[in-house]
Amino acid sequence: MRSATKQDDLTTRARIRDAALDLFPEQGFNRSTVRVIAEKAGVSPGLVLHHFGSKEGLREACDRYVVTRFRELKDDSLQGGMFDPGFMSRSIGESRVLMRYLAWALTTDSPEASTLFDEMVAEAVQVTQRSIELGHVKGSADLESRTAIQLSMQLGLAVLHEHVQRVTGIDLFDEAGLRRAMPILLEIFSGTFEPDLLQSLGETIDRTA
Amino acid sequence: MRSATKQDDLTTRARIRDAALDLFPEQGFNRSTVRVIAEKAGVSPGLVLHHFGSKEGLREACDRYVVTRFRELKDDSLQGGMFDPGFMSRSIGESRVLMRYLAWALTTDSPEASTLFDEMVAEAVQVTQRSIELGHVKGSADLESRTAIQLSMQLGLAVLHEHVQRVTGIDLFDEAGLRRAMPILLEIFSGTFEPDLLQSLGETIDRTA
DNA sequence: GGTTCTGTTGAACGGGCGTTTAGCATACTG
DNA sequence: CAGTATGCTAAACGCCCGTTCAACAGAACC
Repeated sequence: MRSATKQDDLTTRARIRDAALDLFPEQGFNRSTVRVIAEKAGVSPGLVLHHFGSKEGLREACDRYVVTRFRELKDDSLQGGMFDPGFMSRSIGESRVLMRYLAWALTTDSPEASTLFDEMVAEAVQVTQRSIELGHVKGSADLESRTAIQLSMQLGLAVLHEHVQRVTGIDLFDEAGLRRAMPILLEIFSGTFEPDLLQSLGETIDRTA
Repeated sequence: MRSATKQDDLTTRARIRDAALDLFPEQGFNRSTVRVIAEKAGVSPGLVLHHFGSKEGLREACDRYVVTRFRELKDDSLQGGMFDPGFMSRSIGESRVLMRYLAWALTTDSPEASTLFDEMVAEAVQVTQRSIELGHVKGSADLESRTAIQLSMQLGLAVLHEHVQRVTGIDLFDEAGLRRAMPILLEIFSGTFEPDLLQSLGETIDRTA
């Protein structure tokens, strides 16, 4: 088993994995048959199983690869980890396939993807904590939950990116689309409620709590 | 073909549909075999096909049913449609299955679910427009996109609810969990950035625009 | 009361899938 | 150069799935 990084990647094994990386999110797991994957990679069906043991093994290899790449991309973001402003665009720069696969994996029961999700939350909490201390971000009574939910919303956006694109025309997985989305996201996370509504909403919640 | 509403629902046909409504999001489409669905509904496999023509037909019937129920629930929300504060809790009250199914359907290529998504966006835009006029919500240069993205984030939260629950312990699909989430969502949509960071972020975006 | 219609079953069928296996080049190894 | 891994193919296997079909009980209809 080789290291799952981008260096040694002209091997047939890597070509098969890349084909699966494309097909699983696009067609789903079951419609991506071993035969179709093999054809896309330009090899025989038998070779897929020779390299990965089983179709499930191929899926696990894809999960591991994507998760590892994300961790590497994070380590390259010296400043803010996965919340470095450059992180997302660099991930997309390498390939939208990566982000697309992660979004898909989060909707299947992938242990690898779940672990990465947990790591992202933990890291986001740390970064947010630091930002609060620096006076950049507002504090919270339940910072862990708030951060987890905020991150889930952003990842949820990635999961539903096809719907977003259909309705708004914005493709969140390429740079141009991301540039269009950025000010909108900023607007949303800056708060869209007017202060007086905010107050009455707060009172409503206090009453029902 | 009967009306797909809750009235006439003790029929065998409805029991099969309900079984599928449970199984599709829980196990995925392919692992929910006709035999398993039939067993859960307490009927023979043949009857499933007798009633729905094919397994795909059953899926379409489920899609239609859920979408129709959502529209009915919306019509019952006289005040704010799908953004009436009571809408979500009433949907959950009827059955978490409905919301779970919709979240799942949005991640498959379901035309019905996509159409509902589009309707929800359109309605959200209208409601937001009204709220802006009333001075409750801030305006936007691109209201359609902002609303679509904001709605996608909330639905994305539903799609990723299992991850949210694992990390925060909050089950977004029951009332208690929703009560816990409410103030956090309010906090997020009120804005989590401190004003001075906001200004510098705005400048950064202006520069790169 | 005979006939047709409806809801239902259980067995059987055909196909497509993941997987196995045998074989074959090519490239290392001693 | 013999021997043996390695990367790979083609064909076949067997299972499980969606689907079909023949049959049947009971209700409905005339």
